[in-house]
Amino acid sequence: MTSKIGKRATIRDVAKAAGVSIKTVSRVFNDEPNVRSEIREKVRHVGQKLNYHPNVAARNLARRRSHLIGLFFENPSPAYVTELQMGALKRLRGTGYRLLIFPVENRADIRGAMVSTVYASGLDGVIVTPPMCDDPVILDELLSSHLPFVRVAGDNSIDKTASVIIDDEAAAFDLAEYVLRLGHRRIAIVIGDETHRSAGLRLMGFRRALRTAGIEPEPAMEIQGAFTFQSGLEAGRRLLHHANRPTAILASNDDMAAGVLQAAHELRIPVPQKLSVVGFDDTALAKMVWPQLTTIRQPVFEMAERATDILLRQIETGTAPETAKLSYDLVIRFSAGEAPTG
Amino acid sequence: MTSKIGKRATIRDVAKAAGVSIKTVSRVFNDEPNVRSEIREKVRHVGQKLNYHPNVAARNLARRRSHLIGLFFENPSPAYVTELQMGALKRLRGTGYRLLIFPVENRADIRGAMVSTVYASGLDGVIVTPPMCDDPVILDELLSSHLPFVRVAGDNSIDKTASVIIDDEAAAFDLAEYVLRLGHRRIAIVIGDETHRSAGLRLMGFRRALRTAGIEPEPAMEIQGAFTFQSGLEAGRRLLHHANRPTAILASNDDMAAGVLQAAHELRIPVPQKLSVVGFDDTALAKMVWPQLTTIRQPVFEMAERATDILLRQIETGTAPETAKLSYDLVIRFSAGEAPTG
DNA sequence: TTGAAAGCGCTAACAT
DNA sequence: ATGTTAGCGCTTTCAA
Repeated sequence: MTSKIGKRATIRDVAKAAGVSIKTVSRVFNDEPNVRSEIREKVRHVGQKLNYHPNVAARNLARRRSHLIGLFFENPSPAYVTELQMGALKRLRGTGYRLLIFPVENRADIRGAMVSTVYASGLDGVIVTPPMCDDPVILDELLSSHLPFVRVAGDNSIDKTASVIIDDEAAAFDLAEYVLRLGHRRIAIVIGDETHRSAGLRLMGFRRALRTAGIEPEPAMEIQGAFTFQSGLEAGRRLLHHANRPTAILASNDDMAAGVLQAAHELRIPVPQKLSVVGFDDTALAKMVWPQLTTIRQPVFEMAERATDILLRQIETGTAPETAKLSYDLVIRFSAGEAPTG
Repeated sequence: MTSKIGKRATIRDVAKAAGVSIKTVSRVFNDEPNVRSEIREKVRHVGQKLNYHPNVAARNLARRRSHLIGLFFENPSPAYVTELQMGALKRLRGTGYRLLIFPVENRADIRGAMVSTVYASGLDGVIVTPPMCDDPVILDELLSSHLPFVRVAGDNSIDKTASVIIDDEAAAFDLAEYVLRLGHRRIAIVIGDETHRSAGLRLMGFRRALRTAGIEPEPAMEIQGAFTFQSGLEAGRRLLHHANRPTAILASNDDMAAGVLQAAHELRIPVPQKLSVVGFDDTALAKMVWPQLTTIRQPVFEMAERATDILLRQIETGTAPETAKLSYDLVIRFSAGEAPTG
């Protein structure tokens, strides 16, 4: 109310009004030392009165830092994406860094344009998720640009980059083993989008579990999906119309498991009495469908939080890229039961 | 590869290398007229060779614009939030503006801090969603700050602000009327979070429909929810354990409807044979539950897109705040059927 | 503990 | 069609 209409107060206005130099004002607003508390208070007070807010662009220019982090994702599941965002944001809280979101519709669009986008937005660093973070072209581009970046849930065989993962293969193995232990012998899998490295790893874990139990994986029991509900629904229909249909279906994520569940409902096949269905991720959706999904809890929120932590360290202190592997859990709910007899 | 390591090329480097003034380089990189195509090409080429990318902070400082839009929301439903984001982003594509997300956990935290947050992030404008956009304190703060802002899905009785809405009252009326026409007489409602204006409007529409049909609304048939799945589940349980339980339940959003559905499943009440359940919003979740929800389609994506459009116009040309009312649709799926006889 | 001066890298206004 | 000169509002030396 004190400042002129249409014109924000600058550091100079505050300096003049407080009778100090602009450097002192700068010190105060950046919590730097070497200012008498008396003056500090005075400056703060004048700043308040003038409704002074440091100009972000000017500060960014002088500091050579935008305090902007970009989150790049493709959108297979709203619940998953939300977890990612909230996890990243949690770590960012109180740091002065902000989160910019970049949903990518078509990977081809971003290939070769990733770094330009980062420059055009002035990002200090980026968080990249599958499938982009496993795309060799994109990875190369990122690597040679020397931009700080971190990968979430990507391929764990690439270790020269910062990344946070879980052991997808082992998790899928455990999940399949659980289903096997319930007595199922005829088990199908709905595979995730093949450009996601995790989809392949989960398939491998599934197969290994079957082989370990003395069952040879059967092509007809491996249906390609795309990590979407719709693809799960379609895969479920195909699988359940099969002459010799499976007694258990393992979906590579919860959205597809929900789709399979819907296919079962359509065909009036009771779950888990006649059919067991399990998911992967334990997103919010897992509890919203009926019956609630037995699934693998992938700590997406924590992974994003941790990834952001690693990224921030890279940006601020230029440390070498770190890697972290978080643990998963088997969450037993009500969508899987003992194999039907006969 | 041509530029020195660790130092980005500046406009001056390009100008020197291309043998022109920095202003010409600026013209080329901003697609301004008055540059011979010959020179234009030369500058572009040199820019590429030097791996030149205009410095965003410098540009922002000179232009007095950050090209940053903030989206403030509270997170009742992941699917809803994702729609909002995607809608806003669609309009932003190609404009050079970026989207910053601000999930608000606790409204009290943001009350009185909204404008500071905007300044601290250097936002050019903000998109605000319920319930924040209906909070008088927050609205006042925004209004007196003269920051460009637009409200999505807020209270339609406030018309001096830019906003995009649907007619929640009429939509709820139509939805209830549809259920009444199916022969239901004992109809309950799960009310949304009361701090959302839309929750109240939907309740009013529901009541009006009942009265129009000659039914007096009954307190026991109006249960308070919070727009979350869990609150819908709990409300459903209460309603269905009721001695004289309803034959139809109207939930104020899809997440709560999914919760009600789950309660029905728990109690082995067949939907829609013995119980009809309808939702509101038509988010992605509506199709993922069983049976798929009959619901009101609120065009969240389009609303966000439109709101962003209005906001951009305010920012760029300083036009007066506009208002838009979009239409809703009744989407008939499989969760509501004729009232059970007897 | 404080301040003056010199940038940060760009665009705007105004020549030419 | 092109260039020159001031800023934009901060932070960073470096001096006092």
